[in-house]
Amino acid sequence: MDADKVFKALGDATRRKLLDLLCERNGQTLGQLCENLDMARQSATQHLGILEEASLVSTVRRGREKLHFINPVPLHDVYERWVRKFERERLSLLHDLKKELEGE
Amino acid sequence: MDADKVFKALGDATRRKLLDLLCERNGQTLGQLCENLDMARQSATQHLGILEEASLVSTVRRGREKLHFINPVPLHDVYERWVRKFERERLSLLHDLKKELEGE
DNA sequence: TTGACATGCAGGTAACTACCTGCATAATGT
DNA sequence: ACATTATGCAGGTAGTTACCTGCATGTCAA
Repeated sequence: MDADKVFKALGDATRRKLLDLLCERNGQTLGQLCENLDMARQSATQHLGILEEASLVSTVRRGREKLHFINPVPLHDVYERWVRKFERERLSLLHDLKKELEGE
Repeated sequence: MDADKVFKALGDATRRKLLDLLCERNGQTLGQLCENLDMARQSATQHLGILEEASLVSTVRRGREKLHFINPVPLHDVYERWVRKFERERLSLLHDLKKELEGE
């Protein structure tokens, strides 16, 4: 997993919306996705390219159409590396803070 | 939770390193964090400001020092909104893909 | 009080990002 | 074949980002 690409891909509202749209109905074409976006088709293409680079979306060509599918694996990897790690520490954090405030 | 701020904050290797450093030892000062960063103090300040804006880091002043603490809550929120949602669909995705390839 | 230390603030620059327009290519259906 | 439809590719631009230098402020300890 390339954490940098994944987080940068997720750091844009349009791209998060694209993922939501694909979650509602997986396998949509570029044209279908554009109908919900309020921006030029070319801009959407760029966003989808970034999602694909981050492996968050996979594509399949069917004739002149390009179908887009969510790939949930990188999201799960993000969870393993960047959420669980800090949750494990969660309970100890308040304790640390208190200790510091008391002068350590 | 402001997903935009959180993802943008996480979309930078330096800031992710800062979170890791704080995970190893919570409550470090700006100076301590800088020792591990290989950039000017002012740049680190900027990164910590962005983490703080995203509520990923909280600070407490102690005299002339500023102590930095991780706040794991936004990470958990990210998980709830952006990981679990797509995991729920996980099993059905391959099925969708297959169906599309067969001509739907 | 004064020198040393920890941080804050202002501004400047090169690189990146998100958007656009215009044109090119490829597949479909009549 | 030809008009239509779906997507690809090449640039151009305004705004953002990540870094820097220089100077100001606030705190500690002798």
